[in-house]
Amino acid sequence: MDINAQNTSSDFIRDAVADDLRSGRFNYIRTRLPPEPNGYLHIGHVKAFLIDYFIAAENNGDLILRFDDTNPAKEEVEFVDAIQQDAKWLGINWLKITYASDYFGLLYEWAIKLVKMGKAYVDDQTPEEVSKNRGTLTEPGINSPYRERSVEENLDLLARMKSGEFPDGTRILRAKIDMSDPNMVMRDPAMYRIIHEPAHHRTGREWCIYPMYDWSHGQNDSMEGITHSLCSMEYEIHRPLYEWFLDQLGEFKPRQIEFSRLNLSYAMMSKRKLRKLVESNLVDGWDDPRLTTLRAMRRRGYTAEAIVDFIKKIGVAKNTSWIDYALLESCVRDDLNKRSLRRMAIIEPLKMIIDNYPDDLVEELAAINNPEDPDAGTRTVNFSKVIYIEQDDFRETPPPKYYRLFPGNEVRLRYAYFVRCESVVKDADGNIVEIHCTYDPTTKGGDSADGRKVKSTIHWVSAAHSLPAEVREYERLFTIENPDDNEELSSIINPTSLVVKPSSRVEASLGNTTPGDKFQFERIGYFCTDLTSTKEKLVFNRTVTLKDSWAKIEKKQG
RNA sequence: UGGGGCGUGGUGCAAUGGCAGCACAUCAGCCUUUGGAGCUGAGUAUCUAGGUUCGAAUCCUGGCGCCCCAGCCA
Repeated sequence: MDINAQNTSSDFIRDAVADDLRSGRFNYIRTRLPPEPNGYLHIGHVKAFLIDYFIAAENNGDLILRFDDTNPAKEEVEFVDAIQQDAKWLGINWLKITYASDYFGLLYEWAIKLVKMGKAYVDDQTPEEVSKNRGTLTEPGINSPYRERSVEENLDLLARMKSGEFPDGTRILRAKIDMSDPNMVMRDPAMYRIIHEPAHHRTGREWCIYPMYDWSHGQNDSMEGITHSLCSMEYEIHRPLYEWFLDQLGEFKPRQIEFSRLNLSYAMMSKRKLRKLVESNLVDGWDDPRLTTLRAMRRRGYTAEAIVDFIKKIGVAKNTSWIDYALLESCVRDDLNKRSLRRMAIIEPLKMIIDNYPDDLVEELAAINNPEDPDAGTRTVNFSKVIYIEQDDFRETPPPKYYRLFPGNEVRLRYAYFVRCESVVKDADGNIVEIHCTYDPTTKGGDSADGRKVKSTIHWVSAAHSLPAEVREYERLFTIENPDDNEELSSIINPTSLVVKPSSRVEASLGNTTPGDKFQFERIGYFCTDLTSTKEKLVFNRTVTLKDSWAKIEKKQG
């Protein structure tokens, strides 16, 4: 796919980048995607990824995918692979893949340089002491008793930290800046900490010290010649430190620009909570279609194009903002409307017998595959005496403004005939078992010879020619708009977030579908073939419903 | 109560001293062999108080509100 469309409007980042090119601050553009391989990509990452990708692409620059693997305690190769897959699926291309760990050696040399300059020191305080002496938001911190160690001693200690001589937590290397800086980030931030276990997924046991984000990220950006290091607002207060390190070292200094992260209503973005959801089996794995991880959305039937369109539409700014989930759904509908084949499927079947239709006749009727796309052509569907319609398309006593089928009313069976409901058959408990209709043979194809109109067209499948299927109806996973704020996960799960319809019937053409295929089930919504679907057992996921104005009317009626 | 950031319809984003606009959502209508899609229209906004200016969402000053920061996480 091509997601390089140039019609993206301007914003403060694009303006800044353009200024930098114009002023000569940089004469090329290079950005980076800096995921930490400790989880699957979700919709929140996509915004950041796409901004980086577009800024590079729009300026004929390039993009480096750099895994931020500075903490072996949290990171796994599994995610390194998954992140690449997901990013590729989105349509993102990169110049190369690198790892923060590729630069451990050079970064260590830079640290030694700082130590020699008297700008960094080894601190023997316990983590508790470090924390206590950092001060508070309103009170300055106090200097570590180890702050004025000699360069020689610092060099010696740092080398021994690196070689694994000291246990975890006993010492750190800190930048020597200012313990009274009103910005807490600048109060002698940690650069290296000691971590012996587990082995790093790439460097094994070569290192016993690992760089902190602040010490690694900006230096890596510099080493890779990144021009613009785009990140979320919470890093704004880290920018002075980002620049301090590079100024001290006299190295190439990229420009860090911050923007606000994506907040999406009803979506869980916190990696920790996402993990908790999965591990407590509240959802069915990382690709449960109710999740907003990329693999889940893909399984649900969301297209990369729709997701990219969504990100373009939300814009880029510095405000804390909440995006309505309805916007995402609108983008999904918009894309799927243009591309998906129409099919007829009955989620909750109600048997209809057409009394005056010949018992053994089967007619082949032409049905349009996609009214939005004439090239998609037509298919044939079989029509016969016994068919299924949607239970919801029949009411024994119709509410106001209901103009589907009810006793005495005439409707059109899509692509087939006008039918009129004559009678209702119920079981001993009063449940409707089947309905009987008569059809008008002169309305074949759906148009009446006498010009009479029907108010409604409903879909159907032939009982004998349709296939059984399971349909999974998904709704939002949570009952509250901001699930990230709530710790009691089980209490905020929407009980109807997944409703399985085991007895659905779909038209015969759906018999040879394969996982990932996308369809519009006419009048219902967009569906895709689930990855567990087989010829023997068809399974469809509801991606999103069609806009349903009757549902609105009905809801208003109470 | 230190520092940093941000305040434009319900939501998000524009307008860079000159008619406050776009999208989603909402409501109404048209059209329709999907109560889909499409089309038309409507309502609702510049946090606040001053100031500068012919003219302020935009510049200045004060207030108010919201977000971020006290990991050896990123």
